[in-house]
This record gives sequence, structure tokens and C-alpha cells, in this order.
Amino acid sequence: MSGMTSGVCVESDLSSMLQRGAPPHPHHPNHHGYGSQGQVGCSSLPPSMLDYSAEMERYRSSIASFYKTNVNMNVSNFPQSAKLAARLAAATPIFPPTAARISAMATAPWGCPDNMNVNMNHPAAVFWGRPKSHHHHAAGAAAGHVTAHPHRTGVHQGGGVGGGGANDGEGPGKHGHAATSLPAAQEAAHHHPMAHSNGNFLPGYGGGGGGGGECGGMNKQGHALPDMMGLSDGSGFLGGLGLPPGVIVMAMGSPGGGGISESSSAFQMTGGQQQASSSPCPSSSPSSSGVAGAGGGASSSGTVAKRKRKRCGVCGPCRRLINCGVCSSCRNRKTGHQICKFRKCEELKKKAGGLERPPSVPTGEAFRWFF
DNA sequence: CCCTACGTCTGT
DNA sequence: ACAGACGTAGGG
Repeated sequence: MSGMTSGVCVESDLSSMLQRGAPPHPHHPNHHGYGSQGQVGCSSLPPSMLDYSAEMERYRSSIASFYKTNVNMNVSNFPQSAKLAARLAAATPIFPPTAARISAMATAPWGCPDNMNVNMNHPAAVFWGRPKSHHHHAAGAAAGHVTAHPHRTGVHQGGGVGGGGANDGEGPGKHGHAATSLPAAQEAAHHHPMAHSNGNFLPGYGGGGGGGGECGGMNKQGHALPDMMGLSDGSGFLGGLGLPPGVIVMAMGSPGGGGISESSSAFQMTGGQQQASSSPCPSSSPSSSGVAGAGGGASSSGTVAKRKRKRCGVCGPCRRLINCGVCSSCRNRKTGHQICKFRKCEELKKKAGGLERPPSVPTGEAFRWFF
């Protein structure tokens, strides 16, 4: 354990090298994220580029493994996700190439330690890539067979463990890291693209490279798909920015502009839609005092019925795309009509009718996160 | 019409 | 405070 930190581990692997390199270099999204996806082979790539390439590889394998792993998941847990998935699949207008990549990063619901356990074995723990197109295949292939490359050292990626088989359908976590038992810390150290950030991502999930390119199936299994998308924890998304747990990298707005449009899709899923595109300002919404009046018959007394508040789309929970499947809300979805606890917008939680915009996310604040 | 999820009420 | 249940807004 002591040596877990980046400094100590010495790996001869390229991947490791990359990993180590990452943290220190908060790459700029632009650099790797969307720029030159196709060309990973440049020999004269600068260090950073190399990183990128390698990471890409890892992304792929990770994704692949996810597919595999999740195939067996119980869809019932993510009914909506399934849908979203479908939607997403259809709506992935954004950088085809990028999209695929982006998909790689997802946000797991289990930001909560508690859940971690659960999720580890729970089907809910999902992480998938994105449906559609060869990208997957490529990914799958890579992961499935090639798994080897990046992680031979048996780094958390579960590379060691899963190595290949991944597909058993066990909890991702199972093969994931269990073996090496690399804690989040390690994750960080390695700077796995998908991992850290908010800790939403379970190390294990990325791993294995088990590979199967289930692409198509995903929709069916759906669960997580859409969910994870966009939001991702910034890091992966941005090409592996190493952000501290608390930091959220929001890729908002700029639907047309940037690769980040991804986020917009995320919002879409729930209803935050509009804000993403037109007005960054989320929950604040005009109704302002979005008094809780909304809800059912709550139209309070005489006052004009306030509209239902919407998710801000930028807070952690909002960024989370998949339902944990284990929280009370998820379990009681039918009767409870509530969104997954881990996805419940902070804003909405806050005031049931208080003033608008608490300190957290003012208008357009989100954009700021980019810099 | 169906689904998701917000707001509220109620019970523990 | 939390969980469960319900009515219903809002979107597809």
C-alpha cells in the first residue's frame, strides 16, 4: 500500500509510463480529445501525444470489457437507461470518432462508498461505451484480444485478472481490480482515464479488457448506456485530465461548437435538455423561486403553479448518468417515482422552495469549469 | 398515451 | 431524517 502512490510504482510498460505522465500533465482537452483521433500511430508524437494514444487504447479495452461485463446485467435495473441508450445511439451526431471515445468515459452512479460494495457485484454497476458503429468493434477487438498491451504489469486495469475472459458476466469489479486490489488511490496514480475524478468510476470496471464487442447488444442491455455518457467525469472526457475528486469538468453548452456537445446529450436524457443548449442556467430557470409549489397539486395557495424545477445538469448527480439500481429510489421506482438518489440534482435537493441559485451553480457557471 | 421525475404527504 | 407512496408536470 505504501507504495501505491505514483511515485513508487515502477513500471516498464508503456502504459505505466503513460499513466505516470498523465497526472502531471493536465492535458488540455483540445489536444487529445478531439483533435487527432485517428492517428494514433505517429512515431514522432510528443510525450503527451503518446500518452494519448496509449490511453486511447486503454479506453478501448475498457469499454470493451464493459460491454462484456454488462451484458449480463439485469436490465430491469436500468430500464430508463436502456432507453436512453437507444436514444443516445441515435443521437450521437457528435464527432463520430470522438463520440466513441467519449463514450468511454462515464460516470458511475456509485459515487458513494456505500454503493461501491453493492455495485461491485451489482449489475447496476455499469459502464459502457456506446453503441454504434465500428468503433466498437475496433474497440472490442482490441480489448478482447489485445488486452494485453497496456496492462501487462497487472495494473489495476484488471488487466491481469481479466485478461481475457472478461466475459463471465460477473460483476465487473470482480475481475476488475480485485486481484491487485488497487484502491482508488492507485487509480489516481495511474491516472486511468476513466477512473478517478469523482470516484464515480470503479477501477475494476475499466479493466480486464475482456473484451467483447457487444456493441449492438448494449442497447438491449441498455441499462447504463446513455447514462454514463456525456457526463463522464470530465477527466476521461477531456482526455484524461487529472482532476481532483471535487472538481467537475463540465462540458456544457457549445452544442455546435465543441466536442463537448456530448454533455448536451446528457442533459437531454433527463430533461435538463434545454438548458444545456440554450441557457446554461439550469435549475434557476425563470420560475425562479421555483418554489416547490410545483409537484402535484401543490400549486400552493392561489399562487401560480410553479413549474417543476429541472435538473441543473451540472452538478455531480446530474452528471451521473446511470441509476445505481440499488438505492431506494431505484428500487422503488415504480411506486416512488423518484430518480436515483445518486442522480438527484443537488439543486433540487437543496431547496424545496428556497431562493434560487444557491451558491453552487449560478448561471453559466458551468462554463467556467472548463478553465 | 407512456414514461420519467419533481414535489408533497405520510408513516416510521 | 429517511423511506414509501402518490399526484402530476413535462417530454416524447
